This record gives sequence, structure tokens and C-alpha cells, in this order.
Amino acid sequence: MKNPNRLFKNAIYEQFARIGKAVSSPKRLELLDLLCQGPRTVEVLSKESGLTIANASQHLQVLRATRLVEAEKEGLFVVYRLADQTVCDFFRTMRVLAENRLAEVEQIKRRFLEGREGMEAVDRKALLELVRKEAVTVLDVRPVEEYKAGHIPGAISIPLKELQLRLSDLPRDREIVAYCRGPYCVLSIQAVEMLRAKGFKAVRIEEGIQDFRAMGFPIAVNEEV
Amino acid sequence: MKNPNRLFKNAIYEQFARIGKAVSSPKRLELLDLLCQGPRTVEVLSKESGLTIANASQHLQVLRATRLVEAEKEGLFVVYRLADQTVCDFFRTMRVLAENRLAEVEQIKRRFLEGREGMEAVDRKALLELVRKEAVTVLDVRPVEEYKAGHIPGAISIPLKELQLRLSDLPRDREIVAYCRGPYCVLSIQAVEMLRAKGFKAVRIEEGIQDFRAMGFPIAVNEEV
DNA sequence: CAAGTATTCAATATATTAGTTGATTAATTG
DNA sequence: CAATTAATCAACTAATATATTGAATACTTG
Repeated sequence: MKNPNRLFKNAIYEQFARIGKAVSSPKRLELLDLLCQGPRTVEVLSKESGLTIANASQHLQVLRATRLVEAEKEGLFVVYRLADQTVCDFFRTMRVLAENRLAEVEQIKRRFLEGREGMEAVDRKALLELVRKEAVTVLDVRPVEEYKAGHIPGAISIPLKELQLRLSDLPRDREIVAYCRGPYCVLSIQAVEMLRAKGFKAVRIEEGIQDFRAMGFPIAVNEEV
Repeated sequence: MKNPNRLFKNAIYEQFARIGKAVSSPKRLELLDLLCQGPRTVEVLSKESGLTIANASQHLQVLRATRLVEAEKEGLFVVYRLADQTVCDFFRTMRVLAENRLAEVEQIKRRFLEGREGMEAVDRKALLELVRKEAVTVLDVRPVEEYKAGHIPGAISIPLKELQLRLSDLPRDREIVAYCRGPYCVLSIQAVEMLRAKGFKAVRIEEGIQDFRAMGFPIAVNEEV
């Protein structure tokens, strides 16, 4: 076909498809999701996503070729970061679309939470309001660097790994609301399980920091608690 | 790896990737874009996208398996439509991301418009304001069915194919603003070329009906002009 | 109910992608 | 400047995706 209109359309949709191809692999989506939390080295990304280093590197290069992420060599490490906040927003849009259109997502989540009673965040709206008003103790269980990069104002930072040792930093009389990276991050689930086992009043909130940001919550940066 | 957290994440990201895979093929994106304009039969879609019927059917089935589109048999025809307005919004988000991140999109557009002077919509904001106020003659050059499905209030419907025969319906003293399906639809380009050749004062606006909708323009439905 | 039409299915060839392994490059440090 | 470490590259296999063709199915109409 030599029609110039057709050639034009082919060329344009091919470009759009580059974005689609970049986000058509589960592993690349997981990498993108991680990068939404902040910059990371290849090594860290590979560990967190369960990929070999070489494989993670290759996936990251695919993302880079689509200009969704950028890489910079810092000493011995190469640090990858999102090219743009809109990339994170796009990922979230895609996630929401998948949640709305694919019943399987809800199923998988339900099956995973089976037997972990009360892990589904109930009365979400009211809870979010309490969080916003700082009327509950908000607990950020992500690694400290992520907390520093952005967190809910007033939230206490206790990474899941340190939680066992720092239980005395938490109130026994007040409700604790734990959050982590988002609905499919399991850190807050494990935190709440542990806290409840130790007699705390704890609930989990599904939203991650990017969700709070998107909902217009104020986000605090860098101050350590 | 038997870790249940890993299995959960794998399962979740695999679902997200289904959406990505669905939009990783240029042809499927073109089909989606067409379906954003309204429901279509397989035959029409295949013709408009330059695919063979069988191939179009297969692509549509992929989109259907991801629940992005729905199909319904109507008599001898199968009519496909978007499952949801949010699918169109998602496509637009993706398009904007591609435009922002991939310089190639702008390049391709520029190359295509080379030699067709004045086809780039200038002073867009002011022009859009005139369109909103109905202070110019707005011309919708898409097929009538699409016009009926939704158009700018006050716009005149003259499909490109009939334009030559219906020039007398258009004012010679007033500026004509033509629009079609969106920035990568060439109908309005061809319309403006023809109108200018015939001595009309015509300009093109890149936005398509979905873009107008997203910008909060009122959209008129079904009334024929 | 036979003929015609629209769509889907099945089989195939070709091209693309994902993951693995081992070698290579680039920066750092003793 | 040799050893170490992080990341990438290159080569390969296995798995998937795309487009084409011709046959099969499903609905309509005379």
C-alpha cells in the first residue's frame, strides 16, 4: 500500500504501540511500579522484582528505549528513575483500568487475602479522613529511603524489617493505620498481622503514597520521624 | 520460587500486562481509536484500518479477551464497541504520553504536514474559544453516523466525501474551522486543502470529538444539521 | 431450505520476545 | 595497576505474536 495517509497512520500508531509494548510485560510493569516509589539501582530492582541482574538490565533498557525511564551512572552503580511523573500516573491509570475491566484482579487479591481476616480496608473513606486529619497513628512500613522520598505528614517510619524491635515506639491505646507502596504491596499486610498478634489495634490502608498524591493529599518530604 | 508474596505479585502484574499486551500492537490501537468514535462492524473496521477481515477479527478478539471492547451480533453483522468510556480515556492518556515522551511522533507529524502550509493549528487556544462560542462556522467532516453519535454544538456536518458537492452550504465570508476524529485523522486536512483551493477561509483544528469531550466542551447528540 | 454474506476458526509461516548463560566493559579501591 | 564489583552485551533457546490462507459457522433472505 503506497497511500501516504496509510503510511502516516501506520507510523503514528507504531509509535503509540511502543508505549504499549513497553508495558506489555509483567516484569517491566513491576519495575515501573517500583520506580514510582523512587530511583533505584539495577541491583536493587533486580532483587525486588525477582529477576536476574542481566534480565532486569535488559527490561530496564527496553523501558529506557521508550523514554519511560532514565538511567544515570553514579559511581559503580547505574541509577534508574522515572523519566517523568506522568509515567507514574500512566501506570496508575492502567492499573485502575485493569482493576475495573478484569475481574481476575479482584479474584487474585481475594484469594491472597483469604484467611487473613480484616485485611481488606473497611470504611475506607472515613479512615482516609482520619488519616488526613492525623487523628490516628499513621505508620509507614516502607524502607526508610522511600519514606524520606515522600510520606503522609505525621506518619511514623518503621520499616517492616525493624518493626519487631521497635514496637515500643507505637501506642497501645490508639488505632494504628499502616500503609506501604500500594494495593499490591504486602508490607502493610505483614505489619498489621504482626501488630495484631502483639495486641495492637491496627488496620491496613490499601493506598500507597502515589495514590495519596493523586488524591490530593499533602505529601511530606525528607523529615525523619 | 514458592514464596506466596511473589506468586501474588506475579499473578497481579500478569493481569496488568494483559492490558499492555492488548495495546502493544499498532493495528489494535488503530482499531481502538476507531471504536472511540463509535460502534462499528468488523467489515467497516477492517476497511478503515487496512486489515483483512480475518485479521481484524482476530485483533478484535484479542481486545475482547481483555474486556476492552464488547461484541454483539446484530443480524448478519457483529458490532464491536468500547466496553467503557474509560477505555477511550486510557487510549488518550497513552497517546498523550507517547506525544510527550517520544519525539518521533512530532517528527512524523511534521514530515507528513511538510508542504501543506498552515495545516498546523495556530493560536489554538483562541480558536478553541471561538469554537466554543460558536463565533466561527464549525465544520464536522466525519461520516454522518459519527456526527450523529456526538459533535460540537452548532457544527455543520459535511462528510469529506460529499464536500465537493456541498460547497454551497458553506459561507464564503466567514472563517471555517474543520475538525474530524483527532490529531492523526487526515479528514480535516484534506477538507481544508480543498476548501482553500476553492477560495474559502478555512483552518483545521487538531482536536477530535473525544478531545473536546475531555476538555469539558458540551457535546451535541443526534440532531442533524 | 438453498444461496449469499459476515464473521470466525484452524493451520501455517514468519517474526518478535523473554529468559539464561557466560563474556565483556566501566568504575572503584587497595 | 590488579582485583573487585555493577552493569551490559552477545549468543542462544523456548515461547509468543502476527499475518495469511482457506475452510467452517451463523444468520438472513428469497
